[in-house]
Amino acid sequence: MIQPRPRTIPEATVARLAVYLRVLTSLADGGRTTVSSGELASAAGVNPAGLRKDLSHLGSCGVRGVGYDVRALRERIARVLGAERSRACVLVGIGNLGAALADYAGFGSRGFHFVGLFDASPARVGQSIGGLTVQSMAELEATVTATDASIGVIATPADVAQQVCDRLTGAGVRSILNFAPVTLVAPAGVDVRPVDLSVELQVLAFLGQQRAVPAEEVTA
Amino acid sequence: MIQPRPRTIPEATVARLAVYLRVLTSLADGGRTTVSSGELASAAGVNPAGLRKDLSHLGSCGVRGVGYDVRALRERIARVLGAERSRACVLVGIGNLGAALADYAGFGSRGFHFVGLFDASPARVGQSIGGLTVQSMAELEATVTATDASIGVIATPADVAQQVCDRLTGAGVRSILNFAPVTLVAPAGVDVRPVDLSVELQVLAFLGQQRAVPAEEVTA
DNA sequence: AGCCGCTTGTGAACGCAGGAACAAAGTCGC
DNA sequence: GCGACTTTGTTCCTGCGTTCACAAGCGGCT
Repeated sequence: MIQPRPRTIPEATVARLAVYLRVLTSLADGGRTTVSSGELASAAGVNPAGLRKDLSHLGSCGVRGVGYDVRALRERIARVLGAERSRACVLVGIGNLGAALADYAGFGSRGFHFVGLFDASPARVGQSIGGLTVQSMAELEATVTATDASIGVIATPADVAQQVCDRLTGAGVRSILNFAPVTLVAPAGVDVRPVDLSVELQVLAFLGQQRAVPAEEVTA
Repeated sequence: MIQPRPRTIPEATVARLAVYLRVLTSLADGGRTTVSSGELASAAGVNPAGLRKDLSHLGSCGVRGVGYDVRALRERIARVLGAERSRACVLVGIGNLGAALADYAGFGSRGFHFVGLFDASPARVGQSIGGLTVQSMAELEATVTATDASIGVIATPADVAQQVCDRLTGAGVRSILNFAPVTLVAPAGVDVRPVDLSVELQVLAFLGQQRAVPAEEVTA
């Protein structure tokens, strides 16, 4: 049996598809109706051949000699990514970063919305951010269950992140975005995606230093 | 001529080295003096063999039969990553996210410190965040030059991010961490590292959806 | 002093992602 | 109506990253 669209799309491709989706939305807002692979690749910062290969994972959608229909392609990528309907997320840890995430308008337009904000500090509980009221940690499980949230975002200090992760997974959350600078362990079947801002900076600094002294010795 | 330590360390390895550094610091604070590759790999969430290969890029530093000396390894990784002395960074865009970054204590302990905060809004200019005063955009180039900042962080709205990038690179910044949801174009020799929170969420959502319906058809 | 167990470091194989080149296909101009 | 050009979709190939597996080396015990 031939399955023309294998169920496995490489993770790197998925990340790029999300970028293409963003670029296509921008193009559609600008009134563009069609776009070529070269132009789209340039706007996304990737190789044109790679872009076509990425798009081939979701079936032929372009017209040879013309390019891709902006709206059709956008809708197709959105469907594959599951971004057509908004997903419910809960956010734990309303510090500076958590508050910024809760108030970030970009999520709503990209298929995500928060249904619960939680913090351990009584001073934070009751505050209103981005249209939601911060709840106490005691209400975490009940809210996750009631809203059927499938994604949890952890923006707590490092020392409580694992505990929060355990509670989230215990309540049924299957996907976790972790901003705390610790490596979380989660049960099988739960995806944890770490986002460590310090790591990003350190990689950046290393690349810059490597470029600056490509042949010099690291005095050991 | 043999070069025992080739100058090229894979980027994926560099990112993991930063994680090892974090774990080692935590272990050292806990009083541990030695650690095995298996234990360290478990704490970092990677494969033990891969960890040893990563460490082999910076020369043999372990003792067979015993493991690695926590402090020595930590210092060695810090030296290779260039984290022994703090690097000067400037941050542009003091919205919710920018303010959170400026106030994030984690950077200071990991070898980074901000020497300038900038925002276009007069309402923001003059505010004090994390010990620094927000400056107007007009002072950007002068501050970059005076402080010799090598890293720029962009946390502005998408529509001005490219313009900010141009000004930063024009002033001599060679490394840029971009939180704006656009693909930046920069001159050759400048590293741009995008961090798109929506993309992270979309990848996470896709993985979860793929796991939920591994064999079901995407109704096209 | 010698043996044993444990751990590192490295070599090889596997799988995957990225890039280039080419054939198919559709449109525009004549 | 037909030819030529443009652009997609695919195939091959090269290189990299990851994993497994084993030899080398060191400490501890008898």
